[in-house]
Amino acid sequence: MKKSKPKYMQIIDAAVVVIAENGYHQAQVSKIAKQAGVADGTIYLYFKNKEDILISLFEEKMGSFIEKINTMIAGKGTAVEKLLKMIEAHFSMLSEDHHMAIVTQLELRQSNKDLRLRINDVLKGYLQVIDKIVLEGKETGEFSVDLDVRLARQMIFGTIDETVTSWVMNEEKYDLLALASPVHRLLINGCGSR
Amino acid sequence: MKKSKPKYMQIIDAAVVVIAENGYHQAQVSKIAKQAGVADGTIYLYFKNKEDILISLFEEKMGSFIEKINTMIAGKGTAVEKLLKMIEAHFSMLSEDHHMAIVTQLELRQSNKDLRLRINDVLKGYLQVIDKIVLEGKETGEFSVDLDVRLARQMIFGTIDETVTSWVMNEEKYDLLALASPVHRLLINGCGSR
Amino acid sequence: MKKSKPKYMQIIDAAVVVIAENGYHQAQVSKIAKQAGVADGTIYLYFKNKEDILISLFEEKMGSFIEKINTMIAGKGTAVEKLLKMIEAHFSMLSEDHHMAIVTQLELRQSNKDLRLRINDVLKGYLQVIDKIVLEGKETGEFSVDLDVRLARQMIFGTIDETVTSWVMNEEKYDLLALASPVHRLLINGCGSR
Amino acid sequence: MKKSKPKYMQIIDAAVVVIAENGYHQAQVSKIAKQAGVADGTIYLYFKNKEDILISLFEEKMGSFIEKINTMIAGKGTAVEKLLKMIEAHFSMLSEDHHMAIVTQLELRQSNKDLRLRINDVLKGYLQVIDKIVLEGKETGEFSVDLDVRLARQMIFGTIDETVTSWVMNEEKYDLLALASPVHRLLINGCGSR
DNA sequence: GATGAATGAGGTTTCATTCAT
DNA sequence: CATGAATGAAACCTCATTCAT
Repeated sequence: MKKSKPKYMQIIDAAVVVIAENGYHQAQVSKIAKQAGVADGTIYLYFKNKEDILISLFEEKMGSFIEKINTMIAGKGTAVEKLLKMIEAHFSMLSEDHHMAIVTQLELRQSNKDLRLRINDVLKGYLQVIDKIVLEGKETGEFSVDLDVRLARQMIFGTIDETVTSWVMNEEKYDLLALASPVHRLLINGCGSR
Repeated sequence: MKKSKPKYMQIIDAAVVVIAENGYHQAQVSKIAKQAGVADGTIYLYFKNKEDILISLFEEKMGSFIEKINTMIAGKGTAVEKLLKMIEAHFSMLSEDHHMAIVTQLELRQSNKDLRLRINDVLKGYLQVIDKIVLEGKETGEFSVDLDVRLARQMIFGTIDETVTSWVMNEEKYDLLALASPVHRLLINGCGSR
Repeated sequence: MKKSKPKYMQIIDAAVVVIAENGYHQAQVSKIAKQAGVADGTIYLYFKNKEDILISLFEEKMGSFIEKINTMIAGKGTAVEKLLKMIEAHFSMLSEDHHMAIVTQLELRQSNKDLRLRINDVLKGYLQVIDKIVLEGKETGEFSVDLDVRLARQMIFGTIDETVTSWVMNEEKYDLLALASPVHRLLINGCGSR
Repeated sequence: MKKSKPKYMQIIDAAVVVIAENGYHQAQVSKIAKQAGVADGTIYLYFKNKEDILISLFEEKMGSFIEKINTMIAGKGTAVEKLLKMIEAHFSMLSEDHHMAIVTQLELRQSNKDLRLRINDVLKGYLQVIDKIVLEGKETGEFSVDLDVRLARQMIFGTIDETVTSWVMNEEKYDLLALASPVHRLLINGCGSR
């Protein structure tokens, strides 16, 4: 399988660095190749075209992120606790990976509609994790029975995403991870019964 | 001033139509000129460059939107009521202007980092409206005194934005305006004291 | 109309020179532009793409050639005389235009299948001229009534084409025009009744 | 010698198939290697470069064709009869080998000037066969003493070639072999004394 | 002998912007 | 003011060939 080949991840990692440091529109294939330490043509032994690099990048990174979250919140704890874990994991991952933070919050959003549709497919996996937590919370009575799952999901994802984007746009000047707890409180209030 | 000249708005309106119908990356200056009924070169008598069209577009449209909101919520009612008015106004405006909905939620996000920083400057006016409501709510005791204004703003804007984006991506299949009330309830729960 | 614009023919003439002197595969658009004395981009104001230059080149040159032949053989003379006129015109034109001779006999044949199909469409006009002469000859009794028109056309065109190609490949060392009469004699023998 | 190695012919045969089915410009070395069941690099153990494959292809196939013709017309019969035999052999061979017909009449003509000059060297062997028949015909009085051998050869080869090309371009819809006799009649008329 | 992963040069086309009219 | 013809820089991808195994 492709992914076992070292150059596959080597190129993806190079793409993250190049996009983060040069911006989406200045991330030429030749720059990525140079950063990865391979010839331009080698890129095309592992990826169909430039767009394929970006989709794969997102799939690989987001895929492993979703897996990590799923493992982390498996079984243990209430829905409220799981939501906190998820937010902490989300903030923690992007705090620790400066390049990925820039790429996911700013650069990859400049891609064209086709690419963004593909990215949304990957994101669905994440949104399903949120849905699962919300549903569980409704069942256990932690969240209001009237809660609309789609709206709750949009609030949770929208708030988290907006928080991270603000943090990145403010040049990561403050501690993102410290916001996990207050953001969590805001969100469970929103989901709670009154 | 530029804005008094009829061609200025003519070009901006043309840009909205062209971007909405062709997508950001297919919105060439020549297409906008054609749609506006002017020569390519005429564009440059009213705008410094292509980016200037897009910034002006956002400034004009967003500016009038913020004005409208400000008028609408001036003086009357509690913070909770003002928040509802604001959400309704936001959803209503985009419901009524299909082209602008596509342009603001999908197409303009594909612009480069520089342009998006400029757009964020314009957005600040809107975020200040939100801040004002949140602060008022804290003073009147409608919202928790512990509420972090920045986080609350991010939740409110993030939720609204994510809700609209989902609606646009789902091809505006359902009634966005009907979501104003449940979204509002979610948000005031989040902001409320417990 | 395009063709009235001077740059249209300017670019086509440049293409003939560049292809003849550099070969089909070394005839880059930038070389043609330079030879024509225009910018690369200007080419695309007059032609859809590179292939369109080549098709247009063939259409313009061959079109005017067929017109000339048609005028030349209109009405006057027997089929046998018309055939001679045609051969002389064919040999004469290529004798006088060294570049076109190379382009039509050697270089343009390297084009891909699509382009050659388009070229064949243009050639059909020429083949129809041959057919008309053959038919007339059969009617007047100059040629055998048993003569298969398609085969006769293939013999006439094949012989002429092969003669010119040989001449070009031999670096135009001998007088092509002098061959018109003996080639003509060969062909009318072939077509004649015995 | 190279040619005794089984892989040599294996690669040549693969090249014929790949070129016929994909076209000259889509006949990549890697495709030929795959069709031949060898690795890309192996090609270069038997051929100097890609052009060498094509020249060898033509030499091998044309060489055996010329041999066959020579054997077939050796000694027996008049020049007129030999010419018929030759045309029949030519039409017959290409009728029976669909791939070679496409390759020789359409695809190989797209090669560059250098390659076609090399191909012409090979063709000379065939043209000499024609010359021999024409000379013999002149000596026996079957053909006119005034007949220019070069022109006669160009007529014979040009007519045969044009006939086959037309047949291939018309997707081999009709019986090529049936044309041998009428084409032969045309040609001996052309060569005959009047 | 055989392999096939890696190489890297090279060209068509788009489109924001200018400036002579 | 308005025009629109002309400009020219810039990048993705292919594929013949090599060479370490």
